[in-house]
Amino acid sequence: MKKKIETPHCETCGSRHKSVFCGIASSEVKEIDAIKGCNFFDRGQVIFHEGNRINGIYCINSGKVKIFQIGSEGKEQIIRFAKEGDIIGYRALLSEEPLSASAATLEEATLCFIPKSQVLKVIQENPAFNLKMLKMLSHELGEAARVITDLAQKPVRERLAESLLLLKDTFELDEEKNIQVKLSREELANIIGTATESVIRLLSEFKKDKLIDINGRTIKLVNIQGLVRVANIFD
Amino acid sequence: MKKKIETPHCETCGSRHKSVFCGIASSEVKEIDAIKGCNFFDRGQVIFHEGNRINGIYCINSGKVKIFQIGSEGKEQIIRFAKEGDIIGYRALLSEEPLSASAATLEEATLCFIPKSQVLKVIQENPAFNLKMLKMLSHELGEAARVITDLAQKPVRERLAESLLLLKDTFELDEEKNIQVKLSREELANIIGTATESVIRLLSEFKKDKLIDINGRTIKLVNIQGLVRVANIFD
DNA sequence: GTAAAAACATGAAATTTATCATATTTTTGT
DNA sequence: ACAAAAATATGATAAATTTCATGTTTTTAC
Repeated sequence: MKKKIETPHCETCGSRHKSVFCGIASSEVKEIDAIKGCNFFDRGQVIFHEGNRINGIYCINSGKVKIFQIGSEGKEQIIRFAKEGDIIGYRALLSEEPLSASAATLEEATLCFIPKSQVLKVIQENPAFNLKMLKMLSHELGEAARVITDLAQKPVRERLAESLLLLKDTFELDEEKNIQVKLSREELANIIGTATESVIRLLSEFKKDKLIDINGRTIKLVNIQGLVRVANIFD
Repeated sequence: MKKKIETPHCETCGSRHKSVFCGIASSEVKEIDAIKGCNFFDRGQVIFHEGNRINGIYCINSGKVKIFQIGSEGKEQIIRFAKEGDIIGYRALLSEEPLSASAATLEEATLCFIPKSQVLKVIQENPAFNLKMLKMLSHELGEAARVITDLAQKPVRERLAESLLLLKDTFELDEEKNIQVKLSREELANIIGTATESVIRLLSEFKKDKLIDINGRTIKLVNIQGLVRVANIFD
């Protein structure tokens, strides 16, 4: 199902300007463009598998992606999301460890693959890009710490409200305040570490409380301030 | 209580050879040595405070440190530990964000402070050090992901067994198999996100099951394979 | 050295959350 | 379009974990 498509060019890639590559030199863009590969993925396809080695990074040209681990009981745990302009796979590449997580698409997606040699070349030759990578990794480490504290301390209800707000920040709302990503109840459960049934029940409550509106997998954030209060966020 | 002591010299610092600094040039060591500051901390002293800005990194010359956040109900969540040779504070420095966590000593400690300018200088001028930083951040991100999955999916009993094994890996065992760090029951609870009483009860069970032995805050790992089994680790 | 404070310990009750059972609805594959 | 599969929904029950109460031991401060 993974099929080659017309390779989009980095020079004209709209995603680039939102990405960690936005500041690199034109010559460097050309080099990446020449060496990269590009693939189309259907909804739900796995991009890479936890435990494997990776020899480059993926840059998301279009589409949305979940990064997840499988726990000891075989249950999926979603670690983070990525979208157009984001890169994935760099953690394992830079640490020279096997992939700590898998990645799969949440919808049709186009991803470019940039080989390790080229990534390291840009890191070594472009100090600004280098610092940007350090900054990105550091930022994510801070986000991971906050997730750890929330998982350890907040009850399921608060975690669900908070993750809806997080999804809003990551994927943004459309003009009708719908979160611009469609996740199953099970996937929502796999973000916050709870049972699918708990998510279903709590979403119904949130709806009854006029915090959200539900239409299949589309969630409309009706009362964001209310959700912030339920999420117990004060910062 | 924070008092200046005789500044240890980087050239002769035994910690350096275990640290991210182990490969840097002699001239760079001398430069750091000339510009760094050094402070002694008593047990339990806070080194830096979540939310503040930091203008350098601390390098642990001796002693053990916990890095923690305060959750929305005021409860401490321990994110990670650091010891002799480790650096702390680099996440906030590199991301140019406020500190995402606080740090406090678990015992008397000596820490050197290296100002931001000097850290960035070494990063920019020493590609090997640079890559080592990228590698360290990436590695930690992988560890954070594993913690997230465990907190989200494992029951308290498994998490406690696992964190004892993690403490073993971090601080090592003495010749009697005692974990080389002393933590209160509350601090153990703050690693795994549970109530202090639960830790107390489970430690007693582990002792009854001949997995560990307890002497005040000293925990002896009697049956490591058994703990691995209880922790439900298969990798 | 002693009083006060903090940490540790244990039982009972309450709460949260998961699991199981069972419908109903929606999606998917042919 | 239709059957099968998957996802959603809801109630009842069970299990895990927290909270509260209370007592004991250990540590700390003067």
